[in-house]
Amino acid sequence: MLDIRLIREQTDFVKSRLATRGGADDVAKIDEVLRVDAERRKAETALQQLNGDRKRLSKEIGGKRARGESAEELETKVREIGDQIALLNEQTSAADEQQKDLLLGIPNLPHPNAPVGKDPSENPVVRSRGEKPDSKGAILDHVALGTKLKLFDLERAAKLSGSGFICFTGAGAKLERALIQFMLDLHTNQHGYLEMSPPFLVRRECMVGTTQLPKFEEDMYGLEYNELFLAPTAEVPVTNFHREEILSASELPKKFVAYTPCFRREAGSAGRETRGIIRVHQFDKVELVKISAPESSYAEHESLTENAERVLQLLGLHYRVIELCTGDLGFGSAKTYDIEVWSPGQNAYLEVSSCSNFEDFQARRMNLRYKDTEGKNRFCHTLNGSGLALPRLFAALIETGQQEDGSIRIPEILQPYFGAAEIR
RNA sequence: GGAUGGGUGGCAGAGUGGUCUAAUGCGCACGCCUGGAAAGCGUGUUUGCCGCAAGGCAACCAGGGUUCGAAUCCCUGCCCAUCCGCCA
Repeated sequence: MLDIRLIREQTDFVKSRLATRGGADDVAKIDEVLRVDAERRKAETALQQLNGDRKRLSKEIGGKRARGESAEELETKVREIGDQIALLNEQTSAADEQQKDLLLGIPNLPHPNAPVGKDPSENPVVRSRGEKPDSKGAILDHVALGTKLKLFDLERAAKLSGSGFICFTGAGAKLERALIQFMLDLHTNQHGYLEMSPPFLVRRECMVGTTQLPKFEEDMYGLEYNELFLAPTAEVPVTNFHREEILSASELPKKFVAYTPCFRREAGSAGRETRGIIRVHQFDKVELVKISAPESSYAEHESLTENAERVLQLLGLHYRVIELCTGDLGFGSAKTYDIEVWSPGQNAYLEVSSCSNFEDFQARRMNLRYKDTEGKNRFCHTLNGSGLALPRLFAALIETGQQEDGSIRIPEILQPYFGAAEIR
């Protein structure tokens, strides 16, 4: 959520930053929200004026009554004021609600240095590590490999839950578990993150806090009767962990890592990148979350991204980091790096992590603040990134590790977790 | 699912119709004091709206009601806690 004062005081700046995202309607929403804001303040000021009048006159009535004098005239007057107050009250809260709804639908401002562009084709590559493995013999893609070695069963998973679900089996299930364990250990032991195991079902207000709602409701799984939602990422429960709190400056930055399943409808994306286990309705993910002071959030963003990259480096997988251009930036993000692992079977890079700095956009929605050194309450900055998402990592790992005899080599660092050097 | 008790500032917590301009304590910041520190003393310590400013006004979970007047009384909702039932 953007600060209404920023919109009021630097309207042109806000509009021009939003315009780089490419949505003309976002710019139009600024005019709309300013109109409602002016309306709201006008009604609010009048309301407060009348409230003050009523208070003063009511006290006078009290005094008169105490002295045994008649206060009838004043009482009539105050009653009239009361009627006006009721009317203005309605106007004020209607405008207030309307303003809030509008603000919730306006995306964050891209960082001033964000590359300007209209779609993913304009995302610059920031860096690249490792190399594409040379392909001796026929490369099988993860679906063929996984099916042959019985690492997962997509057909039977569909029997359970429909298309877009995976059921890992045998060595596949164990590899999934080994990867999770490996990543959690890396981030807690070497990168200093606190491990969390949060609820997977969250309240609506948490989903609003981390910007999944109200705009993207059709992509979420909700539970009809009690209004809980299946979290689409651990970002939701973990970032909201401190919602409506005031943290002390000395405890920042907070660094959390959580493994959770993630639930996504992926409405409208059928047919796009849906081969095998690349895009599914339920997948596992290890997520990194930081709550930071504004001054240091961009440094924290760099280190968070590096922490996620470390997973791929240790597993010996080729990857690149791209920065999202303004037109591809997510709704709440000011700056995002995507980490993409090389998939020999797809002959393409697969996104396994999206590392974003939301600045105070989420914090303002969830009223997450900290007390700075002058004792002033300020909004925190929030950040997150996958560290990493499992199915695509799994796919890249088995495709990269396949050997000429059809077996799969397990990276050395993972062997203690997996309990074997290869899958055959 | 049933029953009960709650929701007040950064925190704890008082306040059952006008004097609440929300007591008191704690924490935090700044100042005084001190050789330095602690203690002590003083000042400050939420947000929004109007105003150039000084300053003023509003907000005691939310919404409605009673009343000339509500933190306070009544109703509804949301949230929290405890007990009982069910249950891994």
